[in-house]
Amino acid sequence: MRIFAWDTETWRIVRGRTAPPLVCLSYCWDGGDKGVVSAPEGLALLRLALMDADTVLVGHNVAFDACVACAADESLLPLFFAAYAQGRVRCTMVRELLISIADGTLETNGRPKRFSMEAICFDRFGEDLSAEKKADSWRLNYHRLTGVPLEEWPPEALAYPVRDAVRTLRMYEAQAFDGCPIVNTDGSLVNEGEQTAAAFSLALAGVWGMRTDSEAVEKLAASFTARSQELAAILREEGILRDSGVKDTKRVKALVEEAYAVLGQEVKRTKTGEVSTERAVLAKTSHRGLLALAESTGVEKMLSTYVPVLAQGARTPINPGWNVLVATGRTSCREPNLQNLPRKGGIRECFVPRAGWLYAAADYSTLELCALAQVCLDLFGWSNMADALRAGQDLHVRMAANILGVPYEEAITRYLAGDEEVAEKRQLAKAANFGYPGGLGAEKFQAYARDSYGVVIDLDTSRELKATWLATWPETRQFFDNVNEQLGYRDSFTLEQLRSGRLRGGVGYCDGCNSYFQGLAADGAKAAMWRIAQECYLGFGDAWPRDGRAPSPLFGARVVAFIHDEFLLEVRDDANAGAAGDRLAAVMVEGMARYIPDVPIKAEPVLMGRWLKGAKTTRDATGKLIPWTPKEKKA
DNA sequence: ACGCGATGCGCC
DNA sequence: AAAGGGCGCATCGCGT
Repeated sequence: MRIFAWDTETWRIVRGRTAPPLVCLSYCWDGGDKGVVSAPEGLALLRLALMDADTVLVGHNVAFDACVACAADESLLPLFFAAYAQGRVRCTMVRELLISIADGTLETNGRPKRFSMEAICFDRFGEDLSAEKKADSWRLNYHRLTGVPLEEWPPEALAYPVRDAVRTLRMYEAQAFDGCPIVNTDGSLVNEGEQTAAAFSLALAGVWGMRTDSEAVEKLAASFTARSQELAAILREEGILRDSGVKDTKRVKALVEEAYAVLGQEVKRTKTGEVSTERAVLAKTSHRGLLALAESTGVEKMLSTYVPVLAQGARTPINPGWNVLVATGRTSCREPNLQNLPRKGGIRECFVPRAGWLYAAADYSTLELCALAQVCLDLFGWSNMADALRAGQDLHVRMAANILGVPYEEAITRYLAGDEEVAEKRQLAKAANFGYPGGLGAEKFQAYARDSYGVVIDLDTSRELKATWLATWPETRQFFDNVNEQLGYRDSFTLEQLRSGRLRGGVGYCDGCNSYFQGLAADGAKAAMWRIAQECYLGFGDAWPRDGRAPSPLFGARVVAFIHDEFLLEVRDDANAGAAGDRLAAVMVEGMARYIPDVPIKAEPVLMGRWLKGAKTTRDATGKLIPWTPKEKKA
């Protein structure tokens, strides 16, 4: 096996063009041969490396370079997909992430570890590259060398790229032979192939990006601004907002203390003993200024965090940076984070597909509970939760039936008939089903149920509820015991994710409980994402093999967002759109089944003309999936 | 001017 | 015995 470490130099990355034109390619073979070549030669070299089954292509954040290469030459796309599928594309950034997570050093001294080449070289080799980086005047100026023959390049412009290729090879080798507990005999790491492929799928999504509708954005911004000004006037009158526009937090804390003294209640404090000024605390008072502040923080969050993103998206595509791997196995997203857009307030509704396209979306139903059930099956060979899911039961109604002490059949019949008592207990059951698997205690459950589900219960009821929950899903006792046993007398241990084998070091009790099912769900979603990307870009894939048939209905569609248990795609607005939506849901199920094979997985597709929160699956008389349209408001 | 810890809040 | 986790991002207030 030969190692081909490579790197690209490109035009500057700008919004709307995050896979910029290629200027040159640098490389370093493990045999020592290294160099820089022009873009056309680089693409040719890359093609040969991709086509050679004995060559492993290594890059730092290689998904970016792969996108650059594919943007420069579309015919490389199938070659990249094939090489990724064979585990022949490896990324020193993904490898470092896997190693750090296994070590439990993703965070050190409360600081997130950095994964730039610079940071890794410093950590591993003690090399300080900052001076070199500063001196590299070409780093952001390669566009000026486009089309210039290499012989005419200044020597520095040639030297730096080669150094990075050499460093990439060094990092790769250090990662494989550094006494690493997760290295395989072929130099790859446990779970590396899946994560690296997922990183490519996400990079493609980032490059495609999302758009917003300027009219909707302006309308929303105007309404937030108007409300913000009304509230600001009140806050000024109450002495909470200074003329400088900065809030007087000391005064807020004093007012809160005063208000709670009047109420005769103890004021909530932060972990450092300061008076908490969170919204729920303010909302409990009857102080005019504090009530205005409670609303104001929400409006300001919209105006400062989300509206600028929406405004930008109306002009150029929003190209977020997707990170393939965090400690639990999940993904993250930044600039902007599309994974935490508010569900309320009309933010998501500003996102629109490109003209001539529709959104197709699908989410998994109770994914984490399915994952927990699979974990228990894998660990103990049995699970009531799995049985309930296989029987087609609604897990929250199942739990609600036990709270009420009635059979499931009665509870579900009453629930479907609109029985309020069952509906209310189902809300409580939902909170229990989602909160307790993570190791939540009865005390914290009260606050959790109130804040997340609007259910208020006393401590005794909370304790009783946990007992009922444990009785409903008795395998969870074994699950908690299992984590406790692994923990032993230490304060943390190294957890091995089921099925993927990924290690996560430094986990305690609650994060350990969480990691098992959250990580499994994430692994399954990434497997699905890889299959979706294959079908979108190639028309064929692991779940839609090339055996003489037409391409997948997803061919030509594009993933634009992935939110843990939900995929959002742009699909062509034509006769094929419904089939694309159905195919999306089917591939999601197929991919997840690799990690959750023994529990039925469900995903429901919708089509829509903008990102609508309440969109429901809609079909015509022939069963074809059609776009969902919100109810018209009657005048 | 900028860095940083604390805090709060959005989502799953 | 008991124990939600984990992301990204904005603001505030303090210190260099």
